[in-house]
Amino acid sequence: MVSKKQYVLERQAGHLLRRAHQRHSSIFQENIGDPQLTPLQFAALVKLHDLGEVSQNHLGRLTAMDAATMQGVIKRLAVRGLIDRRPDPHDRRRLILSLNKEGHKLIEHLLQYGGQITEQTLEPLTSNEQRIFLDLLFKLAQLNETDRKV
Amino acid sequence: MVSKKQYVLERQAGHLLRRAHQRHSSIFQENIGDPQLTPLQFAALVKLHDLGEVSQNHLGRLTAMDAATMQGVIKRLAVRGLIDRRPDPHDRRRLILSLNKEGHKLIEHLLQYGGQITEQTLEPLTSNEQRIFLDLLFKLAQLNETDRKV
DNA sequence: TATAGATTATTTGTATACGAACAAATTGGT
DNA sequence: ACCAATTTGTTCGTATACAAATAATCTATA
Repeated sequence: MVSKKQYVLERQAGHLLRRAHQRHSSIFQENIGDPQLTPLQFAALVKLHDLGEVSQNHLGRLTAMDAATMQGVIKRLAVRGLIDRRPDPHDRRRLILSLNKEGHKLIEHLLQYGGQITEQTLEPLTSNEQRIFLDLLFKLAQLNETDRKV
Repeated sequence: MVSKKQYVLERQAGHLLRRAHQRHSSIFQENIGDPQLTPLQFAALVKLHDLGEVSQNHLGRLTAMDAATMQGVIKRLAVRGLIDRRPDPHDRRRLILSLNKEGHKLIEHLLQYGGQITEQTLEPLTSNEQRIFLDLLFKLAQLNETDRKV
């Protein structure tokens, strides 16, 4: 007997990636402790905390956001008074971003929850499965559209 | 020596899930063969093709879209002339959805590309790794927000 | 049967996502 | 020095995502 349904939505990588990402977003929102802060805003703050000063475009590459998305995320963080923006004197196209005092205080307070969120996201797996999963997921996340076009 | 950076963005499950999903979306767009069709629209068509007639809300649960998202997806598919909508005579709250002739023709033509897209998404992994990854991802995608709140 | 509660679909508002077009500025090759 | 190509940031348009509010309808139970 030949199987009739060859394409099962529930077993496709894209559908499962989307649902796992949905679940993570929900866990993030419940545990980050700041109802206004989104995953992308948190990622931007983390990178600025790591690096100090970065241009907007460079920060976008570091956090995997395109220029248009980055623009919106940064605007909202600036409106909330968490980051400073100043032009680069050496390259007047660039906007140099950095955390201000409020941003520093917030991210240093919230950083502790970041690890908990990853733990809770992976909680359905054993610790060995978690290690394997992150390794394989890392491989699949590596090559983005631009890279693949080379 | 104590490590200073305890939270590394590039190793967090959420960040990697987001990037892997981005990469998949890009592969989908390049290979589905219909520039207008999105992953969610494709998923809705697949489920309608599998099941025949379903209410809009039920289809949303089957494809993991909330009611508001589903509404937009269905509206665009209807505008494109791929699906029919009619009220359920037994429950006048419900909108019964089904593929029309155009929708049937399109999804039966595109279904072949669905599997190729999953293959290409998983291509960086060996076939054994692919099996393991899908198993683990399936576990992480299972419990959505609503379920977890029970 | 009356009605409180649940379900279905819609609408509004905010936040990603990203292609495309654009202006300003920089870089590279001649 | 010149000019083409590239880079940076912004804006526009479309498509997810989802919380919250609403109207219409159905269900369960007192």
